[in-house]
Amino acid sequence: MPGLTGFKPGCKVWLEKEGAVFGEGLYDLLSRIERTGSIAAAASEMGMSYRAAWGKIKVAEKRWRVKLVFTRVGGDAGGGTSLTGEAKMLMERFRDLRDGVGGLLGLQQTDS
Amino acid sequence: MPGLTGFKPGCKVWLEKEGAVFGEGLYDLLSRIERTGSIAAAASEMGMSYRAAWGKIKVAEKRWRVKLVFTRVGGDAGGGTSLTGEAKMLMERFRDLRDGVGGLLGLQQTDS
DNA sequence: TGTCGTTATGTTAATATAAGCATATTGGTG
DNA sequence: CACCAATATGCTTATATTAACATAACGACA
Repeated sequence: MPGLTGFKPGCKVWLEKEGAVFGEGLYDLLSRIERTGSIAAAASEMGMSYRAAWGKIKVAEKRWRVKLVFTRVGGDAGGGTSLTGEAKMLMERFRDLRDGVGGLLGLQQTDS
Repeated sequence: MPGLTGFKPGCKVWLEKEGAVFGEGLYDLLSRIERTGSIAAAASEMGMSYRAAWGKIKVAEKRWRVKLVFTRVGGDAGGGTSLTGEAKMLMERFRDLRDGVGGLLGLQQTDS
């Protein structure tokens, strides 16, 4: 059987509530924002447009009915963004889940 | 924080190899085919068209480079379909993975 | 007051995925 | 031989998701 050797398990985890989801993509984006202090810089690092990153955050905030970022516009650096406590909380819970499953089964996380 | 209570973990697993994937959808379809002996009947049960079910199987066979079903056309019952050993093998491996993860963490599988 | 980097959004274009429609073929059976 | 239920496939339509484009506003600072 040609294609039936060497296949491997794939796994993806997320937090959800009433249609709202929090997965690897949002986690990655938020952690970069936390580190760089900027949505634009985080988006650039990930190879995505600012528009796309901003849209992801807005959709998540609407679906979760919670504020995820504090944003400042204008100023010396042009502006900046930091995370809310709710965002940090979701990130922590997500990290626990992801690392728990991954560590337990030895699976590599697959985003997309 | 309005939306931050009562969220639950979501999890999805699959088998993969070089772009080919075997997940819950295909597993469900194949097990119904095995039971009913017909792609048409299995598709109908799942509320999908025969065309869609057939297409899923064809794509999977091409990607996995393996035959998943034996089909007979014409005859008393009009025709019929049964599974190949490779299909049964993939199903078994998938079931092991899914039930292992699900049982271990108490998560409900989410398809789509 | 003009520049610069960042946030803020509407709009449109491009893809990707899924759904639906139509039609041909097959081969026991009455 | 006509019929029936199931397989086999091409083609078109819808829908959903993502990417890209285009501006506007803001505020510290030189």
